[in-house]
Amino acid sequence: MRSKRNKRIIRGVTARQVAKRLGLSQSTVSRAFTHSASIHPKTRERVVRAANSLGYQPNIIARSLITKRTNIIAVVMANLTDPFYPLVLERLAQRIQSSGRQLLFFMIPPGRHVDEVLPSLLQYKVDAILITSATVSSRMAAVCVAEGIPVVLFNRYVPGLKVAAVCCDNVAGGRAVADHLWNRGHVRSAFVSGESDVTTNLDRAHGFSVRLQELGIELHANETGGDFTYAAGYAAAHRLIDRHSALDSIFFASDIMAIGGIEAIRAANLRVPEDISVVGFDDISVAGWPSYELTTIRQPITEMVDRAAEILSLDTAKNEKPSHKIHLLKGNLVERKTVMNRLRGSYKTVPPA
Amino acid sequence: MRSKRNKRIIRGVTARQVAKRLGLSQSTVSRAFTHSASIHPKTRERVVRAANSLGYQPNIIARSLITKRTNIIAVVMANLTDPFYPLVLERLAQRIQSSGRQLLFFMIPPGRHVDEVLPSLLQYKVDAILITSATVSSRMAAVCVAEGIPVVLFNRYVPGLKVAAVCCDNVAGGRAVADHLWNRGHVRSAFVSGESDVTTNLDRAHGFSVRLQELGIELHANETGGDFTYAAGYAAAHRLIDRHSALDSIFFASDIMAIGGIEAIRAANLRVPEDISVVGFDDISVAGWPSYELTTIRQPITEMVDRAAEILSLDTAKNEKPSHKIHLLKGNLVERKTVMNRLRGSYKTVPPA
DNA sequence: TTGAAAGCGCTACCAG
DNA sequence: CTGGTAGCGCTTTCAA
Repeated sequence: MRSKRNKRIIRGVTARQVAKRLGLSQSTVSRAFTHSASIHPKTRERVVRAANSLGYQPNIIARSLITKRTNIIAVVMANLTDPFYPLVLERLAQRIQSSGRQLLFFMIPPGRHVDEVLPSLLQYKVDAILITSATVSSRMAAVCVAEGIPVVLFNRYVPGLKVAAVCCDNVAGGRAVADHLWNRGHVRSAFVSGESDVTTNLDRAHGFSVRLQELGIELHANETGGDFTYAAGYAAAHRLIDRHSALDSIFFASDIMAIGGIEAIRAANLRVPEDISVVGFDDISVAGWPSYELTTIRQPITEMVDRAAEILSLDTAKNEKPSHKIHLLKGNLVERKTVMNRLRGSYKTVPPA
Repeated sequence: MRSKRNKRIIRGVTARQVAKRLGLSQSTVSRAFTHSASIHPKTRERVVRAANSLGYQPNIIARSLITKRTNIIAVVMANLTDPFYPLVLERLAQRIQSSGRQLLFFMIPPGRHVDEVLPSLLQYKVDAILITSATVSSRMAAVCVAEGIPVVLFNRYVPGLKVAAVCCDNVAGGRAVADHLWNRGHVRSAFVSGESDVTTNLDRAHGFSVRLQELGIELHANETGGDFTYAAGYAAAHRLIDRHSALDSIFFASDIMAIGGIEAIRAANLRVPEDISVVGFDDISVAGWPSYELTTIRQPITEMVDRAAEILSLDTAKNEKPSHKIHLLKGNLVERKTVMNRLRGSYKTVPPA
């Protein structure tokens, strides 16, 4: 009625309408909604009151066309099946929202690459992109740099690529597991890998086996899981048990794999930890359940999210380019009940690194 | 250099630049990216080629300012801790993305209400709002209707409120559990509720107890969990065991509660299902793990998501107002190993409803 | 089929 | 502190 264009009846109240009603200019109405704008407090109050009664709210879309900031942070994830990622998403969402931004969520369907979805993100002119559980190609990273969009990799990094990343110190984590197992007299340890070519996996494996060597023992077996899933952990443990009867411990690349592994071990009529000790990585909540009581390395999710927020200057308004640094945060070993003490007496003391 | 305004160096290539380079008008460039526009195929190809080489992509923000459609669907969730919701989010994201839209994700912090975050969504002029695991007030629903934004409640409905909803048929689910337990000779069943005042919980409880009565037995105990969490399930089961020694079965309002319950039962040195049978609701993946083998009602997530997509006309371009209907989809009982047959012979035959 | 021009709702600059 | 004006990058008439 009021507008001849009614393809879709949006009763979008505009700043001009509010202005007209108040006998003010549209600019003034705009100023009432900009914190830093100079406007008489009384005027602002009048405007806000009128806005409320009319149901007016500034159109952020129109605003960002000018300010070049959408206040939208894109979060790309590849996997929500692993309970670790819902934890991350939850914290991330809290962090992003409390800084007054919005979270545009993106799932990479299985088998597809981040690069395929990046163009859509670019179209939305998001202020920043945070990528978890997936990597990005150097070509795409370059595009983002060119467009001036900060990119942060979460829980992964790409060696040689100039993209900021925040990760748990997976090498240190792997080493800590080696120490813990050695302390308790384990001498035939296996590692079960997740996705074999991502740093998350590589670093854990590397820290573990190198530290083992430093302690004078070799990695007994290295089994490929294929991905970070319950099923992969189960299958890998099953194979391991079949082939290596002397095994005394298994370090899984992630908790959910370890849980699968524990089930496989029990299905083979072996006990955890009496027959085989198990260690995971992440510290998802399942790890604490009585049926598992999994000893694991806790990833400092909150700190990791905070660091990512820092890199993206989520709190400061300014949008400086983030350094292309790899930020490593320390994890902690959480000792529960899946590692046996195989020594007669007390624990061995770990030699210094 | 090219522009005097350089607060933030965005090398945003615009349609005008592409046009200039090709000696075409900006309108023509625009048409090349509009499927329905009348443009010579050859021209379109030239434009697309030039766009690619310049790295041009239409600015969706600017577009939606005119079209009044952002292609953004807001998804509001209150809880990612319950493994059920990551499942939902995953499917939802797939569905939304494959229809060419984006998913704006919103977490309601514990203790806060959906209404508080709705204004921010409204500002972003999202095309639709999907709310899971939370309800919406009638005032806010009215605002959305006024703004012409379709709202769909997922896994909950608000009786009397004119908002579309898609849910599992929880009443039927509760009844099915009653039948299943009765079939196998259970006569002293308890129900453990989640959040007590949401339809998800109410309907399951109602279907369960009413059907029990129809079958000639009373609900033996009704324990309040407080929320749909592992801890709540654990605590409730613990209290139940303490007070009702004769109990032969417990129906938990959700799987994650049931898992907590099983742990509590075992901690009390009782066996599942020999001493107490357990049934859950949802069929999250944990339910299938050997340590639990939980008998439960599977929620048809994919169908539910599909239905929600249908309501929001995600596939058809048109944006007709969704009916304010409550869509109920049937769940299925998945029989695993947490329900004992307490009869001497074969199962009883359920009398008709 | 194409170009020119209007304008989506807003911010940002310039006067006053 | 306020109003006028320009213009963000695009879609969409209207003519040609």
